[in-house]
Amino acid sequence: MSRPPLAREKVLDAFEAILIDEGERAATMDATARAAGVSKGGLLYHFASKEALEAGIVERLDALVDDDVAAMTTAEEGAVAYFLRSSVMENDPIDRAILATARLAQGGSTPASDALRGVREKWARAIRPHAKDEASLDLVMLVSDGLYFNNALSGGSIPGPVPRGPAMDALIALVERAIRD
Amino acid sequence: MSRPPLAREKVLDAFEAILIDEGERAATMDATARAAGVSKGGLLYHFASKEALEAGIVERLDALVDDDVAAMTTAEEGAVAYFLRSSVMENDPIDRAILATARLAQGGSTPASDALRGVREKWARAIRPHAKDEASLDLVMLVSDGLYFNNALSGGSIPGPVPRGPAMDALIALVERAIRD
DNA sequence: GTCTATATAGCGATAGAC
DNA sequence: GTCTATCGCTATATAGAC
Repeated sequence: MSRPPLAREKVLDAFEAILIDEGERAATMDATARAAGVSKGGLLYHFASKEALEAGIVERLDALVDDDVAAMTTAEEGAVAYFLRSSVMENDPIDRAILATARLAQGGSTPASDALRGVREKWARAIRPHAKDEASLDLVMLVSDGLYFNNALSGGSIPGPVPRGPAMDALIALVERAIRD
Repeated sequence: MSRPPLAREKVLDAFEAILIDEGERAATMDATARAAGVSKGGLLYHFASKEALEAGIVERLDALVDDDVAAMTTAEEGAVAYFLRSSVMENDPIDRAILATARLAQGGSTPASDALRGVREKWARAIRPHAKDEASLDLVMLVSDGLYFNNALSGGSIPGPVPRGPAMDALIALVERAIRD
């Protein structure tokens, strides 16, 4: 686990990219192998089944989210602002892992759905101390979910109607006031 | 259009149900025909292709959403409260149509994605007069998106971590105060 | 560890009987 | 208007050479 083979990571990267850019349906083992520059047999040496391939994505997500929660709790602008700002996808590794996992979940993968629920729970635990009550926590979590949802729908290429720049700043200010006063 | 054949509606209901309960991947023409109690040939008489079947769902959604917007603007508790409350899926026809369309959109259907964008735009137009600025409008829309996103993930059967009852009332109060003051 | 070749199964769609 | 039968394609997965 401490020294993952390079080819394995390359395959996982390719699978993730296809999931994000072309959707779950296009993310076949054939297409993944081609994009990763290996044969189908080569891919199947590292991931014995499609299920194993999907588990690889989920595993990657779990690893990234722990770092993210740590960064969140120590962020200068505050956990809530950091959390909302990072909810709009900037193509960071963690954003890509979440988006890919969301695609798998929508495709019917139960492990992927469970993983996303787990991620959400970890975030909620980190945000809870900054909200004055449960409704405030719900508000922050739902705005974040909404941002991800719009990213997930807009398919990675077409920009969704997601607030950016000054609009994002205004939204964060609005939320922070609502959950404090 | 005024007198749709019964079998056609039955097929559409079955397709919608499978999309919601088992995901886009399971919603094959074979499975749909079986669930609707017709043969594949019989299904193909009403819907000549899978694309036509998907278009049927989108059409149904478009019809339902116009009624919903009308109900929203005349709701006693106000448009925002009505909108947020109806964003948590209660298995109403419109909720089912949205969820099914969302599954198709995630599966890569462009018409489905376009339809969802259109629905969101209609809602935003109805909410805009009740928000003091664009950030407030963003807030309401994103909370609604977040509610739908959680419904979409929890697969229609397992209840997601969505506020209900008193928690929902508190959330609505919080949002209404934030977008007014 | 990576390859080619192939088995197996399921999908969307067609043809034509009733 | 609904059926059965079947074609053509593509997906996952296996077998075995190198």
